[in-house]
Amino acid sequence: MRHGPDITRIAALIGEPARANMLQALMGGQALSAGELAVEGGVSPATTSGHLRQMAEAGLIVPRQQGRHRYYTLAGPEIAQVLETLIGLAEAQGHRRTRPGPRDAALRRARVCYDHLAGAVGVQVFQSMTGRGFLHLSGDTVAPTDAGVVFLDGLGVDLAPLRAGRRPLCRICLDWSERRNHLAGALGAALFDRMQGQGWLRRAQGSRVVDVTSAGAAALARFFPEAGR
Amino acid sequence: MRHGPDITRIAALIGEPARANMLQALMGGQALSAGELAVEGGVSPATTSGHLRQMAEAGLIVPRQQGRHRYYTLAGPEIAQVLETLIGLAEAQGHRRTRPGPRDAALRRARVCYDHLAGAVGVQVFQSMTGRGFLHLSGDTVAPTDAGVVFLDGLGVDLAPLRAGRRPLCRICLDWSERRNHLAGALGAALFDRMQGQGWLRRAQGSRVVDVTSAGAAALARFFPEAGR
DNA sequence: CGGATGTTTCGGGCCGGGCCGAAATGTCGG
DNA sequence: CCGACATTTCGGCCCGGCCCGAAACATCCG
Repeated sequence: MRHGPDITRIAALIGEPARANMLQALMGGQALSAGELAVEGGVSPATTSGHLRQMAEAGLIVPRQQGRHRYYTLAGPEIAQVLETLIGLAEAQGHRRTRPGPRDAALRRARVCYDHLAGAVGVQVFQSMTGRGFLHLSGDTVAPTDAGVVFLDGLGVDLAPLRAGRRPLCRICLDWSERRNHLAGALGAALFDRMQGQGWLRRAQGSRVVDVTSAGAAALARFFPEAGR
Repeated sequence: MRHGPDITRIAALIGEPARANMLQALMGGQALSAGELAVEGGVSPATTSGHLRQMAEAGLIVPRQQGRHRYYTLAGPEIAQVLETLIGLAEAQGHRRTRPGPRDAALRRARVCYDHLAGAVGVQVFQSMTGRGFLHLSGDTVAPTDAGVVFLDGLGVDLAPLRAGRRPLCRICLDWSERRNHLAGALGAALFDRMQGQGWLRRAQGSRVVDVTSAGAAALARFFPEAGR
């Protein structure tokens, strides 16, 4: 018997098709009801209930009662992070469920990673911001520079409430499809939120895919140009 | 049924006690024979053989025949990365196998992460190097600065052969016990190697623990002082 | 070549846990 | 208060897969 944290329980929970499907459905960041998750998992409500209880007990998901529905969300960004990492590895090993379809390409281009933007567009945003000196990386802290604060303000993102929260302002998250970093943390979420509010991005129904509107494409090219590397 | 990579297979492989133990044993970076892994997993050689075949087929481990032994290693740093991430989550959720023992503290201080240094000491090295301007982070690339090249040369680490290899020179790896970054990639491995060669660090037998010698403690304090943040 | 050691294959036992239907519980709306 | 809908609990089925011992290979050594 070895010491240290017990990874078996969590991995076993993820390593079961019905549960894995439910978790991946929750990667969209939205809360889903037990019934919806039953559909995602492809099993009966009765079976689903058992699965949800287990995952909640293990701290992977969190229930919120609302009327006669019970909604579940991922317990936090760390969980999404682990799932992303696993997806990345599975991707690298070539374990694919189906042949890559049209939806797959859309997913690589832009998708939701729990509550922030991932995919080629997410990486572009991060690259542009660091390249133009709006984000500064040092050690393992990432933070907006003074110029970055002005830039974000121009986009309509106010940092004050974000700094007040308990959640880290900036985090970096490794993108499985691009294998490069994108921005997570409170700022990542706020930025994504703002981009949706501006009508640049629109979430596709029932999937992690994010569509870039034509206005969004123009805005992205203007505000987040390729930084000359 | 959902699209995208199939994470179930990998997670299921990890989510089984015998296999998880074997994988964690391999996190030390050393190759272990089937027999040794049987002991680690706590199952018979016959059972072990089946497990090893499955994990090899899934691309988690790689066999190397050597005489009448068959040695296995993790298939690559990405695998170690996934395991580290899972360990980190399990740690955060408080899923611990045993009460933290003396060995646990040693593990947090310094340990092997596949082929490079992790734990408090690993984080210290990384922090010191970035803080003193020896490593530069920009976007998601990490690279030694000119001053860093000189510094590393002074330590006896020659970068030329490392750059020639196919493996990325620098990578950052999130440390589960410190929750901060440490240095991985070819340079991380070479640095760890050099530190062992200099007698600063010594690997404990049969575990991931790394002991810091008294000479090592002095050298670390001199070459990798806390960078004033 | 023959015996010792390491590893894999085969056959079969067994238990955990996923699955469902039916019934119980809970919640809302009229 | 009752019926519709969402979810959970209960009981029982059943299959996958973990496990081992024995035997078959494979490799090394004397």
